[in-house]
Amino acid sequence: MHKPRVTVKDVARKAGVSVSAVSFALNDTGSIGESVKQRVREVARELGYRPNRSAQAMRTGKTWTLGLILPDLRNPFFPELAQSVENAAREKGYAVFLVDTNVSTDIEREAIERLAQRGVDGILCFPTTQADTIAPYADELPVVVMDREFDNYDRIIPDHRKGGLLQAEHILQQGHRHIGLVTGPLDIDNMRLRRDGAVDTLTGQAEIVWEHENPFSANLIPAVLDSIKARSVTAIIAGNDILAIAVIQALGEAGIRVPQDVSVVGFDDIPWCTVVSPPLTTIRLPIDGIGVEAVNMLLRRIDEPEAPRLTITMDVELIVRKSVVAPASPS
Amino acid sequence: MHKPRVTVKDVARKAGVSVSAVSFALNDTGSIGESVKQRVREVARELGYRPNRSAQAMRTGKTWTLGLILPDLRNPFFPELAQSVENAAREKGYAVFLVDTNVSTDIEREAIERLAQRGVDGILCFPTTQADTIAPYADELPVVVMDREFDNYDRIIPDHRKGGLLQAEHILQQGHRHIGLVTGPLDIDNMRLRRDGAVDTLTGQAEIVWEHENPFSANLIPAVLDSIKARSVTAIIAGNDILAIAVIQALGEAGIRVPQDVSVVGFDDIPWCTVVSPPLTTIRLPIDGIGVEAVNMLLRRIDEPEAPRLTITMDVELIVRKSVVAPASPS
DNA sequence: CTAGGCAGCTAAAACGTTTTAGTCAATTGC
DNA sequence: GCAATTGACTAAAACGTTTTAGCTGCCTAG
Repeated sequence: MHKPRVTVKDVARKAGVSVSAVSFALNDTGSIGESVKQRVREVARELGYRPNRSAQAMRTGKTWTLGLILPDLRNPFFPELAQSVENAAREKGYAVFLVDTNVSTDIEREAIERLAQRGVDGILCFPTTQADTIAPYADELPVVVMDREFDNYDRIIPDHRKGGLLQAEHILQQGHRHIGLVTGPLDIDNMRLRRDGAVDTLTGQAEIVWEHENPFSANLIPAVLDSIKARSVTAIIAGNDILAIAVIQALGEAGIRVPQDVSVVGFDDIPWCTVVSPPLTTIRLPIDGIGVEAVNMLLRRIDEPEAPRLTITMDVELIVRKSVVAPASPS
Repeated sequence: MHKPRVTVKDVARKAGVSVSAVSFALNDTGSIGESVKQRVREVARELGYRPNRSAQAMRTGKTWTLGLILPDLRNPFFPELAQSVENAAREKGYAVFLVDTNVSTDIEREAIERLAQRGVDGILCFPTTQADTIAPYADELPVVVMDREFDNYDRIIPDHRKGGLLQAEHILQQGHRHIGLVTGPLDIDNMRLRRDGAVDTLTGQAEIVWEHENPFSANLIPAVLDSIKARSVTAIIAGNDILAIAVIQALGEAGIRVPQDVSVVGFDDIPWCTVVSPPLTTIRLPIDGIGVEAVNMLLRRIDEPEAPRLTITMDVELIVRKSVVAPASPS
């Protein structure tokens, strides 16, 4: 284990040229004769030479490295995002540091500091909360923020409001007029936008019989369970798929059938949607696209640090499955 | 954007000492007076000094960086693993490069080369197939292999055979005597071990009416669907949860009820198990533990490169949910 | 025939650290 | 009171690259 690594110097010696010649030959820079270039490359291959990226980084200031900060990989929304980011980045020659903050703003803050220390060329951040932990580094390194309306960054944001609208529209079209709402925490702006999009669309067209704000990824709060058992609505709009699935399960436990008795619509189109029963009608976010676009944006900013800030809005679409049907007796 | 970074030299100048003094003070090495040490630290903080890890890496040869190579984050098995690895590594001061190979052995091979080039201190690899892509680097950098019986590496492997045994045992205990098997690809050794564990336990106790080998993550092959429709078994043992869930869905489409008509047992205990209906009885792998232990093993090897190879076997356990019950008419 | 230019190479500096080898003064040992 | 030791610090080398400046010899233009 731990052979001594072969360096430019070794290649230079064996090829009988200077180290600069080796560098020129390998990087296609400087001015170098064809014959020498070929010989150097041959020798390098032969010796199994691998450039030392740390040294390159130190000299050039470029690490070919990105940081990806996510709140929680166990949230089924994120793995796909991580995958598309990593793949897109790798294709462009970048390696990505993954940080899973465990939904902790403190860890998020610390992670950014550590990534900065490591000299990443840029950071992709999906913030845990509304707290802007990146601010201290905003003018020091390129950052792309996902799904948050933070100023001073390039941002990429799904059209949550439209998603809420689509949820409501679909429910209305099916003929529902008594509707319940289970939203996520409304201090997160995406959750508020979804909710507002739905509520605005519903207003005047149907009655919102009840509305509850439920924490993320926890179980349903008692208020929601009570409302569900009251059977006062024919459709329930959920702030995301996890809530929607929890609602479906709660309905099942209360002996209420989905979709015959109550329809449910979710938001996000996480993979679980197709395995739950009934398969969940929901709003699809272009997660893959978000990842790819986020990487593109970041690389663009790395190349031209002074380019004007950009905000990309990603379109969302309604995915019709089996959890929404017309109400049994139009009410 | 892009302020000039503050270096040791800046700190040294402002503190009125040499660069070495700064290094000593910051790292608690060398011999340095208490007063100077404090002053240097004060100045460093004041100036917002951040050590350049690339430079440190070049000088010391240590990058405080690990590589994590996974086949596919969209496979619900892996996000949790990635999370536990990242968290454990971060706690010890390491950052982790994530690579998602998209189930491609070629990408896996290339990724390892690139990680080696970047000088990671070690690699955690969950190989895509049985191909040992790491071999060329085995004596160059510390590697821990997960879930594969490769020689020449530290390995951490769940007790697949015991898992298969537990599946079969549970099915037998419930009184099933006519059993179907849907295995994953048997050229992957974990799939073979699971299958063998189950088959060995079943032998002499029950009849294996049919057995099929189904590719990963694809839909069920026609042979499986046909066997399912033949209604010749009262219980089906699946090679993993994804197959089990596919089987449950196929049964549903064929009008066969789970678990009343046919019981199904899975393997892995992926998150989907609780959301599918009925909730899936399965074998739990200690994914978190695998991640943490893998990191521990790797760090140990980094510290003592010549330590003897280790193979850790992780215990598995039966998780009883609702997809397995006694057969209606004991057959 | 000479000045200038250019192609092809080399020497050496530079990047930001850590670490080795010293320097110097103060303290200790005798 | 003087040599030896120690403690606190500095200067400089080293890590492996890239890049700048410069050197050499050859070719071409005038």
